[in-house]
Amino acid sequence: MELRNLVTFINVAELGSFTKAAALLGYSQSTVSFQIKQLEDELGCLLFERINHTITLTERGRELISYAHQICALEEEFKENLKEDKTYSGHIHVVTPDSVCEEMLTAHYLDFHRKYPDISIRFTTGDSGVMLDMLDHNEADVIMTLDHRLYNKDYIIAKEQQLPMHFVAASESRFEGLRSLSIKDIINEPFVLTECGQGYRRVFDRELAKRSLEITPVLEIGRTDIITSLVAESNLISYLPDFVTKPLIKSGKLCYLDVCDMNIEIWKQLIYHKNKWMSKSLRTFIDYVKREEFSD
Amino acid sequence: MELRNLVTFINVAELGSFTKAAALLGYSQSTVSFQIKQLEDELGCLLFERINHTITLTERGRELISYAHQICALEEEFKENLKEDKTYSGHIHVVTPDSVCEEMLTAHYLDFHRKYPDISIRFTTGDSGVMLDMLDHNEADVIMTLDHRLYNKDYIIAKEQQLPMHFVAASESRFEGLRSLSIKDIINEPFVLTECGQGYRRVFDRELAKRSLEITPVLEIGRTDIITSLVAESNLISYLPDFVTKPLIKSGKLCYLDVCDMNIEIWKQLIYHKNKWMSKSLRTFIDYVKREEFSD
DNA sequence: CCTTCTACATCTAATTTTTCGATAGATAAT
DNA sequence: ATTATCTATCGAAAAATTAGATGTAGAAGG
Repeated sequence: MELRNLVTFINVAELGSFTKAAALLGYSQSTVSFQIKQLEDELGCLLFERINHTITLTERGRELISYAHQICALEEEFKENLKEDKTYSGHIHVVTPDSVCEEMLTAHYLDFHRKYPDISIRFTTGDSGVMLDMLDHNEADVIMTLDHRLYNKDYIIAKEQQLPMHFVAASESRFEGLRSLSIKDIINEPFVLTECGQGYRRVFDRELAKRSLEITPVLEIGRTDIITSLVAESNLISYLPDFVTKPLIKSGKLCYLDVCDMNIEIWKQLIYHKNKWMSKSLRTFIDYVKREEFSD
Repeated sequence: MELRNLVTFINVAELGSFTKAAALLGYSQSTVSFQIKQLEDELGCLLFERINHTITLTERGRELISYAHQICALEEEFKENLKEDKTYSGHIHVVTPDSVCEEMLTAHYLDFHRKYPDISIRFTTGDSGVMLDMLDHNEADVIMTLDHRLYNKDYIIAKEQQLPMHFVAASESRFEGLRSLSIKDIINEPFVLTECGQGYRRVFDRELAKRSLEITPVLEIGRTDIITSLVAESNLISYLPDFVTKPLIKSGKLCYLDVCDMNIEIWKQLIYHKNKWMSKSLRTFIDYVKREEFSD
């Protein structure tokens, strides 16, 4: 039973004529005869009685009419639904590192939600490896990495930006004001860093390894807001992107250390999979993030 | 959009795999790919995201799933409906002459209704010409004629029976006991007959005309029950089938006239159109009438 | 009563659609 | 590294749909 036949059937029933239905639907009359016969054969019952030149719906035919109408109505309804502008609705799954997640939510989310109230977003966090896997399995719609500069033909970098990073310490620390430090000068200080294997932490470790150095931090924690406030209140030092430390640098609680021989490139990248279907809401979200998140 | 594609779509979505759906449905994998593509092209939107080996329903796909389920459910429901034994339901339109109608209703209807309470019947009356026209236009499902013996390749005679007919008079009339009358002996008596042009009345008139005779009845009326009771109470005579007069013959109120030279063949025939769709209820009704109505 | 018109069924042939099988490209699994 | 697996795609084969011609038969109109 195919929709084509049901449509023909409905028209024949309504017009009370094979010939008229054929003309209306742009079929030849024999085609209409065939289609109805096809239905009758499949259902194993007569749909129309043909007596002389009069066709009359049988009991079964009358029953089918009702079903056929319902079925066609559903089809139409769906197609109508499709036409509706779905610009600003839908669900987006965004995955970012912990620090970015916090920043995006506090700095921009409310504004975004106000502008596009129908786009629902799920934010989760993960490290770079997990995030890329999620893209590969279509479990994330878009991710943001803070890591080395990533290139891969399977991913589209919607936007990227190098992130300046600094070693930071409390303003009252003994490093305040010192110029031209070397990494070796601070390598034995008590460090508090983000978790091992994640994002810029991994880049950092790798860079140290190149110099045959290693740091065993006294504390590892993902939440960068906690790291910064700890550093500000202690003799601990850390290595963080400026956007994380900016508030406390401004308020004078933290200071940058002038370490010259450790220039690490950390990139912030907004990435989605090259096969990703760009719904209008995803497009909107990505454009928003490109504009707002990368402006500072 | 054809049902075939929707079924495939549902299976792909449920199994999360084109290949598995193909195996399940007995298609080749390329066919499934093609069918889904066909849907996507027609609807102008992506239904599945294909990222690596993972297919995921898009927003639109998820919407379609719901519609597709509803549509397929309707189809199934209808087919289930068909399977149900519709033996004893449906509507039948029966057309008979006045006299038969009365007899069938009083003698058999209640019994039939008790046996097949779900078959609804509409009885209407008409003369032979009207009845045959109704068959031709599928306005009557089955008719019963009391007329000359009808043959026509378009009609199926479900059952037929010759009806004995007699001239009748009141038992106390002067014809009682007379033997070997001729039609000419009674032609001038006051006749009460059924209406002109109907069934056996027409046959009767034609037969008289052959002999260059004519009767102008003093009363014409369709209702044979009225004719018989009038005859029984008066000097009127009539010409009627035995099944009509039987009760009053038995009770001795009427007597047959022994007219030898007027042997009219009147047939009772149960007829339907050769193209008539035999629903089970119609079959049942016809079988019942053949058994009961023609038994006496 | 005869002719013409209309309606549906059926047959054949043409066309279109569907399907398959093979292959490619790419990831996942071992 | 090699083998499985998965989907897309292409060309050919198969199947289904469609149209056109013809047949039959009743309806309509003169």
